[in-house]
Amino acid sequence: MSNIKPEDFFKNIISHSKEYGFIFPSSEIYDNGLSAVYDYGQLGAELKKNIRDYWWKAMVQMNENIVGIDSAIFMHPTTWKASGHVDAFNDPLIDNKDSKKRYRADVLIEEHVAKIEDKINKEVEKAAKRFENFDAAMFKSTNARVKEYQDKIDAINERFKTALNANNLDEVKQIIVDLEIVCPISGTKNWTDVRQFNLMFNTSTGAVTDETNIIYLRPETAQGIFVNYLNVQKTGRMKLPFGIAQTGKAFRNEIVARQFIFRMREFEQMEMQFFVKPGTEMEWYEYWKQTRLKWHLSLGLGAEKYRFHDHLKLAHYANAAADIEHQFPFGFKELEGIHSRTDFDLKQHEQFSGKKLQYFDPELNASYVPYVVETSVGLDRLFLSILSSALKEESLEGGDTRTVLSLPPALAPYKAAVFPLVKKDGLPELAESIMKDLKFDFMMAYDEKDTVGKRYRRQDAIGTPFCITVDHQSLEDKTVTIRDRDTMKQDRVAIDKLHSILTEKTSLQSLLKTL
RNA sequence: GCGAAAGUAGCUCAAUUGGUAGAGCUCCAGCCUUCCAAGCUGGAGGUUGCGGGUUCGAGACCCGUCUUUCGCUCCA
Repeated sequence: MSNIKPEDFFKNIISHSKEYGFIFPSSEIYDNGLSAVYDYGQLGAELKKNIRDYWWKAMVQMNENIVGIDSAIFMHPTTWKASGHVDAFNDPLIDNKDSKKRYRADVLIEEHVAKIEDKINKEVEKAAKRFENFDAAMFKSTNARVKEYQDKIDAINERFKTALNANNLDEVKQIIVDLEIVCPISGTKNWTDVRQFNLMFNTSTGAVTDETNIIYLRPETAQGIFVNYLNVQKTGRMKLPFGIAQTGKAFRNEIVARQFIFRMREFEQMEMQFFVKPGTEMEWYEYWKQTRLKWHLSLGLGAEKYRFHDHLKLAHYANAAADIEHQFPFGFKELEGIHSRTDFDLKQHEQFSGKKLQYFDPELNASYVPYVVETSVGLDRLFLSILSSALKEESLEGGDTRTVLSLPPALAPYKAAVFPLVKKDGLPELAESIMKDLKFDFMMAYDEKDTVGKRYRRQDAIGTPFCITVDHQSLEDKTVTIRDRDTMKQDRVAIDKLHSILTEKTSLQSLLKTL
């Protein structure tokens, strides 16, 4: 695989995903799909479910002080005012067709206003030199030229405010045209229409659509945890420090969604908000950085494929933030974020809801708003990181090649496949009975078509870690061969040992024990 | 969003200057087979992404549109 170029390798992953039923473009029969939306197929759904289960068990089952919830995608609209999402992502944008540069329309207009203000200041400076005992305020309110400038500014601001409040984007563009604002780079006035880019998708409740019942699709799952913080703390009798975990869909109206399932408009997050005593957040921040990295390393995809990236520029809610990055075929990219969110979110929700979201600390005999350390990982990105690391073209002795998906066995869609060596002499019947016993506890595949070598290759390509083959000896001594996907080596084992072998090698328990 | 390239069977790709849409692999039904793809026979699968246009005739040329990849841009 080393001689495959990264971009070709990436295309290889996309076609492999499609060919074997991991990922399909959404609504593909119409126009080749909906942009940047993908569906998980029969194998993809299994793999994704197993990844999610592993995360959930590592977080919730293995930590007595972490509990899981499942909050709704729809939330009260005020939630997003409190979180800052409504204000932060409502920018009117405009492009210059010649320079291809994009600007915020409001910034262009503000800059134009600032230029006029400069002119006023120059008039004031000039006048200040001419007169002693100069009164700037008096000058501004009486000088005809300055008053003209100021009237212009007021008119622009008033017109812009009206246009924005009416959400009249055509008028915003008309302002830019009327003011003859030019692009600083191309110097031309060749503008596109003004468009509103909002990060959040919205819809409305009830049959009648109006401003009052607009409702957003959540852009992150975290807020569902924050608004339930007190419910969980009280009903679960949780003591600090404790965590609330959740997995679920989130929606972001990305301007550009790209790179297969790496950046999608509809995606799944796995988040855990850890509530701690103020002042201890940096210890926990470090703890969760290391704990989460260990979790990723336990997948065995290679330690060199992971690294931390500490944020220098912090979001408004954070006092420390780092990403765990993974080396994708297109470079190191963010996989998981660990953020120290302070008490920003809970304080905001206190303020907007008017409800206290505090914790009574019996040791201090005092109440306070806890600090929060967040771990937030994209399930789809995790899926892509595992798939792209696992997919290999191997050269075998004799010049053969094989395609093998070296998934961590505990995450593989099928844990084992059962084959009769030949399709006669009672071998299929024995193979089917073995499979029927095992499928109560394991996802099993069965295949009797084509030569056994071909069947091994088919299972290699979808990541099945073990192939169990029934041969003529099996009829005599109740043993079968079990073949390892990665080494291609076979062992002969008793049929009644299969269950314990598969449990040991393919259960999530084996992974959890490494943490 | 801009620019470049691309879109033909499930996958990878062909199809002389515009002239009957093909191959390999895959898949399905059989045959043959005592352990690592590529043995035999037969079969399925396509309004060439979609919609217009030019032409006697378009997979190919023109326009629009959708989708993908790459580069910018964006991503509190």
